[in-house]
Amino acid sequence: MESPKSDRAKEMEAALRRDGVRLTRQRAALLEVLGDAEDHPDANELHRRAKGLDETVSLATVYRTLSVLEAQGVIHRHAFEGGGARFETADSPHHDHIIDLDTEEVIEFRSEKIERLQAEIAAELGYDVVHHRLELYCRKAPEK
Amino acid sequence: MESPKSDRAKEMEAALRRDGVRLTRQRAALLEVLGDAEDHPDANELHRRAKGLDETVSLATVYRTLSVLEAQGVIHRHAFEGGGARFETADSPHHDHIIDLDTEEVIEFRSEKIERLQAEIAAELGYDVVHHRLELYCRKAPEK
DNA sequence: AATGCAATTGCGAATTATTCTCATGTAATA
DNA sequence: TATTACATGAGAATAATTCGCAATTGCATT
Repeated sequence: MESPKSDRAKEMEAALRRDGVRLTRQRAALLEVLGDAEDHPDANELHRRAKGLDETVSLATVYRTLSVLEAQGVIHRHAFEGGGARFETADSPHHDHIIDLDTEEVIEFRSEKIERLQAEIAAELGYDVVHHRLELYCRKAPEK
Repeated sequence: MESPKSDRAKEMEAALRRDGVRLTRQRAALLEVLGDAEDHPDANELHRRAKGLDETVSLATVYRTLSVLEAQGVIHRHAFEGGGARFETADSPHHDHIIDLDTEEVIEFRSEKIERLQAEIAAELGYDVVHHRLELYCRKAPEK
């Protein structure tokens, strides 16, 4: 029994087709892996997982494809502190991140208020926000 | 006529002395350069400037010293998008950054409200914020 | 001022994350 | 299924940073 292609992977494939991006065996494998990921893996980890679906994917292609996918807007690239870039699919609405300093785990959150304040602050200084980065490096609060 | 040692450099030297950190010729040069900097230079640029005061400073020592200074808390290290780390003295109160995407220029700002919201959000999820990173990547707003 | 030694330095080699080169392979179209 | 422009794998190249080591040097103590 084959693992069925995830819906997220299928949606990403469709998006790429719409833009005339070629769908290679290697790209399909990476899309599958990205679609299944519930975490925020780095290029190396994605390569490791992708090889499970297709022996032939090279790390160079993982990097190349990640750049393509990012340019197409189907994934987001994050550069958290320490180590390399980490990736996630772009299908969920915008959010920022909490990074657990002890576990490296990434938790997503969203604050309309903060978004609004950011735009206001930039506007006051004569700027438009193109994109932003808000990361809270945290530790579990002691039980009370 | 010698350029007089900047006050900020002197303060940083005092802080290091207090903690028993040795003040070498090379470190003094770097402190001087950091004290004079009005921008957010990277290691390479700091090395270039430091060589103007002391021919002998090597890039390796710049990196080593920056790590020492960061550990002592007298400078902050920032990893903005693209390129390497950039540094600034830690004497000004906490602030976040706007990065002008066209000029690479860095503008500092501060929002009590955003700080408060961040802490609230983390607390709701059971976390304490150790530190955070808020960067607005911006373009100059069109004149109205 | 001379001494002693652990901390610091410069140099170049090593590392890490990522990108590039180029000869070969292949997806999409006709 | 032939064409061809685009994608790929392997490994070299790059960029930022760190490391190993032998030589130097702050600085506390004579």
